[in-house]
Amino acid sequence: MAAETLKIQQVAEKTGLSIYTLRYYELEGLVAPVPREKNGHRAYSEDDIYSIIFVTKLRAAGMPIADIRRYVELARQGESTAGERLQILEEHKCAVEQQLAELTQHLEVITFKIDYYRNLNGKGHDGC
Amino acid sequence: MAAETLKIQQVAEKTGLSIYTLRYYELEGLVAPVPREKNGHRAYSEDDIYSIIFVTKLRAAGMPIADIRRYVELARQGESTAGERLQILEEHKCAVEQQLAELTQHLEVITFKIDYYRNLNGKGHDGC
DNA sequence: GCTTGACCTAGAGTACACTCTAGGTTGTAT
DNA sequence: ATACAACCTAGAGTGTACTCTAGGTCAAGC
Repeated sequence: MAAETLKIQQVAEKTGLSIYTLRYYELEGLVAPVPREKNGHRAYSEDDIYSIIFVTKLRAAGMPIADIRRYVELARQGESTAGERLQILEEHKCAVEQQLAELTQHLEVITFKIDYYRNLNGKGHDGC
Repeated sequence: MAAETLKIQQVAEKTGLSIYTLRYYELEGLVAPVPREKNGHRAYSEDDIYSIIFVTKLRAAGMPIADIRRYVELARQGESTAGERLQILEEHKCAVEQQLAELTQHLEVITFKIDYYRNLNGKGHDGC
């Protein structure tokens, strides 16, 4: 059971990213350079996929590409940068938590409006 | 105490939007056309500010400009559109709740990574 | 009367994150 | 041998949401 590798198409399916985006993320340094087969095709490892999925989490949480690149660069420099990486993640965690709090608050405003409309015409379904 | 109006500068301060963005939102129909003074300057009412703030909530919750415009157009058409507006808000509420759930999940992944780094070098501050 | 500052419109420019096209190579199936 | 499908690179194009510039009006202060 040697290291199995995946084609870009399969990685696209696994991660939900487009092939374009996968190449773009590599170009932008959000993903470490992916090893190539002899024919030049990308050969992704399971580890690569794991880190791509982590990148999608950071993106979904609103982290800009530049910040993720910084994080990935540090990761490639080895253990000595763990402290700085910790700091980036902690800062981002704060940002996400704040965003969460704001979203919750906005949700309340929206819910309030919904209740208003519902009282107007008596209908509505409640829940998603 | 007749209807007091506000200049665009004051509205910018109250809402946290730039003057450019306020004009842009009006141009794009996210805000009903603001009445002008004789000299052509915008004269915002308190109601205008209330609805601008509501728009900022929708934007912060990720609603695209096109959807907000649709909502505002309906609102201007009167009570008969309340049902459709309710539907827009409910759909968006679902989207926000889903986003909230995803963010919470991503936060867990990030927290997990943070714990990993913290165990590596023993430091970290915990909390924002 | 002239400068200054806040406002106006129309339209150009920017930032970000993709997304696609063009032109080319490689590996498998007929 | 040839068609085709999936891959490659480099670079152009797109969509969204602002953000700024240019050129002009208007009221208040010196």
